Amino acid sequence: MMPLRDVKDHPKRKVNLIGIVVEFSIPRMSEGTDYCTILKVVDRSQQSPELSVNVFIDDVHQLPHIRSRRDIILLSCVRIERHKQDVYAVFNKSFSSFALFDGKCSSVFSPYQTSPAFCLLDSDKPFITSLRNWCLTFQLDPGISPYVVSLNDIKEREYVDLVCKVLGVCEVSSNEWVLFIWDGTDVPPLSFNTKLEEQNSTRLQIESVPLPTSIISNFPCVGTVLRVIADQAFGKLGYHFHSIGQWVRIRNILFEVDSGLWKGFLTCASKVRLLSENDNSVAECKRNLTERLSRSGRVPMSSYHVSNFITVLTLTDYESTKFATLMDLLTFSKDKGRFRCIVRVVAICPSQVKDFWSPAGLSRIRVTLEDPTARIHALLCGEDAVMQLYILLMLKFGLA
DNA sequence: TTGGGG
Repeated sequence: MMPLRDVKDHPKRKVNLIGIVVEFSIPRMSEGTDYCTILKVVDRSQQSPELSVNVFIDDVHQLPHIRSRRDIILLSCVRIERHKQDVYAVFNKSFSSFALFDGKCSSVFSPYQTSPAFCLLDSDKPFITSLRNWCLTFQLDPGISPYVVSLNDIKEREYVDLVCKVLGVCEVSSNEWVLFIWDGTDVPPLSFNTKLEEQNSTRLQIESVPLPTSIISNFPCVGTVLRVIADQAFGKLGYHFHSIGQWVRIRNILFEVDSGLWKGFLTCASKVRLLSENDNSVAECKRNLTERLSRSGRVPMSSYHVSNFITVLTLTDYESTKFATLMDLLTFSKDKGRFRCIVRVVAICPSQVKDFWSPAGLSRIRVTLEDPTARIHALLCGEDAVMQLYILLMLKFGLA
């Protein structure tokens, strides 16, 4: 077994390695015939630079899938290569093999995943024990980096890192999967098109089909749940992405705006670092959310300084009711409920006043409401509809 | 073969 610090002295050689996996790229199709994931590995002999291990296998499910932070990978017969100034290892399916082990201290040496040709030797076991013991004292890289931003600070066409919780994954159209991520903050409100004739194109969500209740019911009610698109190069992401429910630092996410909604994209440079619940950056996210709730309640971060909103909303009959978010509405378990929300009006249908009344004299107006957690349609019906709409227009155009 | 990144 070769210590990682010696790898640089053995270019073109095939070697056996063992180390802690501290980062992995999300498996995706390569430009060749295989799926690829790139692991970053450290051991007692070398933590910086982390050794890259480029793994190529034609079945995405057979690529190594890291379950927990500090898990151990044993690599047999990987070839050492050099690219520019970097030395790295290449896993070739025709002659390499791997096994993944739980990194927690134990006397269990059965791997939780292996490549087909892997064979564990008795002589491997002391190396596994040694790494498990070393992990007890080694401080793994925390979630801090110069590129980390919170969802509250994202900008269009910018690559950044996010410390966030992965809430779920779902196929939203053929060959397109979405990760749902959350850090407890709100994405910045976007300016939207106020041309009346174009308002009806306003969408409620990125995805073209309603999400399963099983996904939505896991969404927190405060803070934006951001959609991150994985295109078809990532395959059937839901079947091979195993970090659901975990806090992670995702590196190199790209942000764009579509239909007035934020969405992220996984790129070929996107990578995942699993974080502990006690990681400093994770603890900071949780602390910020607790402080936010105790200071301002369930109010959009962007409205903290917009007193006009509050003035208008006190015209409602439910002044004593605490503010809720639109996600509170969407995840409400009963059939009926009264809520008091701070929202933006992003569209009105019909867009022409002459169309507000049906031939029978009934008014039926649909508005699209938005807060950082969701968009919904709200129907204004009956005799009060025009007055309700007047209040909403005051909100929309700042007439209050 | 593929990949490699601030």
